[in-house]
Amino acid sequence: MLQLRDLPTQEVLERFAQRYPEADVTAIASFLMLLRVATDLSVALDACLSKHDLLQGRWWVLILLLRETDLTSTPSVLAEKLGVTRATMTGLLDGLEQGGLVQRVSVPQDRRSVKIKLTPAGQAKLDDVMPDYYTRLRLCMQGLTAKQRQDLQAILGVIDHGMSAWDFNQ
Amino acid sequence: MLQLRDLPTQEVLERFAQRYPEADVTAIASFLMLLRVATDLSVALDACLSKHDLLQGRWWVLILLLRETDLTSTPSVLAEKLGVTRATMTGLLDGLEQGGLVQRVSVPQDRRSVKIKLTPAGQAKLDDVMPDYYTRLRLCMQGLTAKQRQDLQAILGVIDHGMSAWDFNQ
DNA sequence: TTGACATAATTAGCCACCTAACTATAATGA
DNA sequence: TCATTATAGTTAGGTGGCTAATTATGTCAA
Repeated sequence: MLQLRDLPTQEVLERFAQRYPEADVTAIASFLMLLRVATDLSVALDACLSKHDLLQGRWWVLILLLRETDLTSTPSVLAEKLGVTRATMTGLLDGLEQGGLVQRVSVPQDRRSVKIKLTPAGQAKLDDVMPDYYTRLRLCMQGLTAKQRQDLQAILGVIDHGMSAWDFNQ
Repeated sequence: MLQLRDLPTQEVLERFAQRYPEADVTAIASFLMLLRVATDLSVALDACLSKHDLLQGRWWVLILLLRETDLTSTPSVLAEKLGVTRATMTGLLDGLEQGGLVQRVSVPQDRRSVKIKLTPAGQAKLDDVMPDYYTRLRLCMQGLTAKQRQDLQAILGVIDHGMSAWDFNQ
């Protein structure tokens, strides 16, 4: 994954703002830092998961299944929740089924559909990974006060809401 | 790109915390929302750039070149700043050179090395894209007060600093 | 001087995602 | 009833990132 390692200096930002009057310097700086920290986190997550022989896409699928009380879902729903195409989900599930972490179960009521079930081995894999992941995440976030965590979520909510403006013209 | 569309409910988070005592619910919620908003932004950026026949990787390279006062850099430095391998940078530059947006110039002083120069066509492409991008970004962030922008950067700084703890054990 | 090592860029081949097209099944309505 | 349309999942082929190996060049110490 592409990982912005070099954020612009204040001077460079101002030079860009001079060339492009549409530029909002504090908006750009916030945006770039947000992207950078998020990709750093994602890369660190990849590294953590790879020690448990997992890739991020497959791991998210396992988590989505564990969220279900019956440990079961369908490829379409999983694809939607993960924001990937159904074709991609087929590949993710192929890998997980080959590793014995999930199981495809046919559905008599609708023979087009397939149930995906988290196996005991899949649960065991999560029980192996999650404590490691949660411990790292706790350490990583421990510098934030309760108020800062609330503020962060509120700010992200505003940005998320503002994104509807992004696609306003096409 | 994988895009988390389904954040866990408070109830699911608490169920996970019960299964995994290492879990810090507010840290997890903040982390997931951060990842989601960042990937949403990245996907929106992709959509914006594709209307100008650009891909994100190539676009960042053009921007890195525009940051330089002589519009020039080298593949190694660009790869480092973009957080990709030099092999990947070779591919990005191939695409940009084929489109006439950058130019490879040999360096007599060190015949291993190559200078990469932003061409007038490359500048014209940026002059086409950047106003569109900056306008969208401004709209997207306009809901944030000046204080919130400062807070966001401070909070991201704390997380970034906390990430050194992530890799503490291996 | 020259052998060992470091560095710059590229090439070759892998993997995870994508789009588009396909098969099979279900639902709908004239 | 049965043609049309919608839906679930998969397959086929493309793309951008990766690692590892390769080529070429520079550096440095014995």
